[in-house]
This record gives sequence, C-alpha cells and structure tokens, in this order.
Amino acid sequence: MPREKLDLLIDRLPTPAGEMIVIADSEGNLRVIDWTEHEARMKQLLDRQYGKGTYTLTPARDPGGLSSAMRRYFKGDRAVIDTLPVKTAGTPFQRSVWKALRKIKCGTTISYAELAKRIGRPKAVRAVGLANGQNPISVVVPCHRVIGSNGSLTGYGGGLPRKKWLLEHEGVKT
Amino acid sequence: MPREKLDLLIDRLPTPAGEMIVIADSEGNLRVIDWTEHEARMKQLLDRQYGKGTYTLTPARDPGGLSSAMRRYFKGDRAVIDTLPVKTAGTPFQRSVWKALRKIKCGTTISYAELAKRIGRPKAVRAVGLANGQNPISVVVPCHRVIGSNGSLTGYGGGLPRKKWLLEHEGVKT
DNA sequence: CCATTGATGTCCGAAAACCGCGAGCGCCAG
DNA sequence: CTGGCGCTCGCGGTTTTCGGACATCAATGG
Repeated sequence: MPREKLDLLIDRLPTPAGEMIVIADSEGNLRVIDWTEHEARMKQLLDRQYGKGTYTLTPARDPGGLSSAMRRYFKGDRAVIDTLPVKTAGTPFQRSVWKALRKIKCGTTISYAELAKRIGRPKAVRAVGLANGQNPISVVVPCHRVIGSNGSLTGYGGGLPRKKWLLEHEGVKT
Repeated sequence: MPREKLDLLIDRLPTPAGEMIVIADSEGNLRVIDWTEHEARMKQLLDRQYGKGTYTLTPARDPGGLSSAMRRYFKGDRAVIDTLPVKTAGTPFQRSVWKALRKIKCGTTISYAELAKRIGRPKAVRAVGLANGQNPISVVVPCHRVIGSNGSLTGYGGGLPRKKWLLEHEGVKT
C-alpha cells in the first residue's frame, strides 16, 4: 500500500464520441481515461486498483497538458497518444497486457489470440480479454484495437458503437 | 505495495532462552524478533505482511545497535526494551493491539479480555488473541505478558516454557 | 454459414475455517 | 456446599478456499 494518500487531478472534455474524463497524477502521468457515462464503474475500478480511500480526486484544468493532447487526437493528430506518459496499478499479468497494447500501431488491429501470444501466454486467451476490459486508460492504451479472430468487433467497455467510431477515426475500414 | 524493495538487516544472537533472530530496517527501526527455531514460520509471516519478494534480508552485525540492546535485556536491564524504535506492517486492528501491548508494564500481566477492552473492542477477545499471535516483534512487543482470565498461561507462539521463562525473568511469580 | 460446445487463465467476492478466549453449566470429589 | 475440571457455544478479525464470470477460439454438426 502507498505510503501516503495519492493526489489525483481530474478534468473533463467533450469529444465527438461523448464527454470524457481525464485523470492525471501530480507528476503529469496519465492514470485514467474513461467516459463520463460510465463514471460509477470507473470509480469502482479505481477503488479496487488503488484501494478505497487511498487517493483523492481534485478537479483541475488540463492537468499535465493531457486534456489538450486528447483534444488534438480527436481533431486528427492521431499520433499524439503514442508518446503520452502513463502509469497504472494492476496485477503483473494485467500490466503486461496493457504494455503490449501500446505497441499496436494506429490504424491496425490484432486478435485476442495474437495478443496472448505476444505476452508469452498463448493459451491465456480469455484472461487477456478480461484484462483488456479492466484497462483504466481508454483510447491511449488502445484496447479498442483488439478484435475477434474472425474479424468481428466482439466487446468494448465503452460500448461497441464507440469502438467502431474510434477504429474508423484511426483509418481502419470495418 | 511499497514503491521500492525494502532492505532489511538480519542478525542472530544467543540468549538464555535460545538463539534469537533480530531484523531491522536501514533507519534503525526494529522490524522482527523471533527464535531461530521458528525461522520458517517467521518468513512466512514476513511474506504475508510485506508481500512476497518485496524485501531483501541482508546479514549484518548488530544493526541499529538492536542486538546489543537485546543482550542487555537478557543480562538484566529489563527496561531497555521499552524505548526501542519499532515499525510494523499489519492491519489497523493488529497495529492497535500491538500498540496496546507496549503499554503493559514490565513485571505485570493482563488478560486477553482486558486487552480487548483497552483497544475499545471489548467483545473482540478471540481476535485479540489471534492478533497477538501474529505479532512480529517478540519480547519487545510483549505479547508474553497477556495470559488467560483465570491466570493460566494459555498459548505462546514461541512455546509455553519460553513464555514462562520470560515472565519469571521480568519478575512475575507464576 | 451459423450455432453450439468444451478447454482455457485470471480475478473477484462470498463464505467458511481458523484461532494464543471467556462465560456458563453440569458434574463430581472433597 | 464448594471448588475445580471439562465441555459447549458465541464471539470477531483474518486468511484461505471455492465458484463463477468473462471483450476467446477452434472444432464440430446441422
């Protein structure tokens, strides 16, 4: 458990895909991206991953310049999300999945099976899907670029229409 | 979980009650005292309380002067253990129990029920007994001064004969 | 081509087991 | 009577165990 209470900064911004929540720490690392629509679920996840009451959420404007970065992404500068500094909690397995996610190039997709192979656990296919769903940093850690082996979109915590929107925004033809 | 690996220093010394293990951190805080005899169980406890692989044990000589302090205690200077700096992990409940333990004066004993009352949970009697058993710092955090309501010694992780020995060493007549 | 099914790995929450107790009760030997 | 012994049960925090959920996939059979 953390030595002291973790101070997190929270901001919101409108996007073509709906209002978005951005959470950063005081060092400018991106910690959470999610949709306002799913705020309750997001907080639940935060409590699980960091521990209930071990952190504070303080409203802020454009913390670490991350909100602006996201605005640029939606305006068309799709490369900007590749270099943002992120930081996550989670189990070792989850972190390895999320790390592999960031290596998927914009405009491409892979299957859950392929993702499982890349982290060296070719048989942990379903577990990879589960870990994908607990990814706290939507969009920037691009879990939306993972689809079924047969090409179907399968699932997405933010809702399938949004997954479709994001992929098309990145130039994938569905 | 701790940000970095915790470096702990371990030493051993003979006492009239058997060989003893002393573990301190790099700031001179006492972290563990146990008997060599129960080393396996002690490590298991350490793993549980700090997390497996989150710490290292490096042999050292008289870390923080704590081994000498213990030697003095066994030689007859029984007050020395009252002022040693200690640091523990554990749940809030356990820590409150251990804190109360240090307030029991040398040469006296109290019952588990009385101890439960002192931490404000008069009915958590068995839980107090359990917490007592997970006390990582034997002797200095004097769990041996807690006995049954009827005056019997009941239990002791280090073995009942040792509990008896310690109490007599502190001037309690059994 | 679509629906079904079994093999899978990880994680979470609920439930049970574990105990370094103590009070209450019945029993029996003095 | 009376004091001591042994049994039983309720107690509460922690740890362990277990069952199910799940953003899958390949192999089947219609």
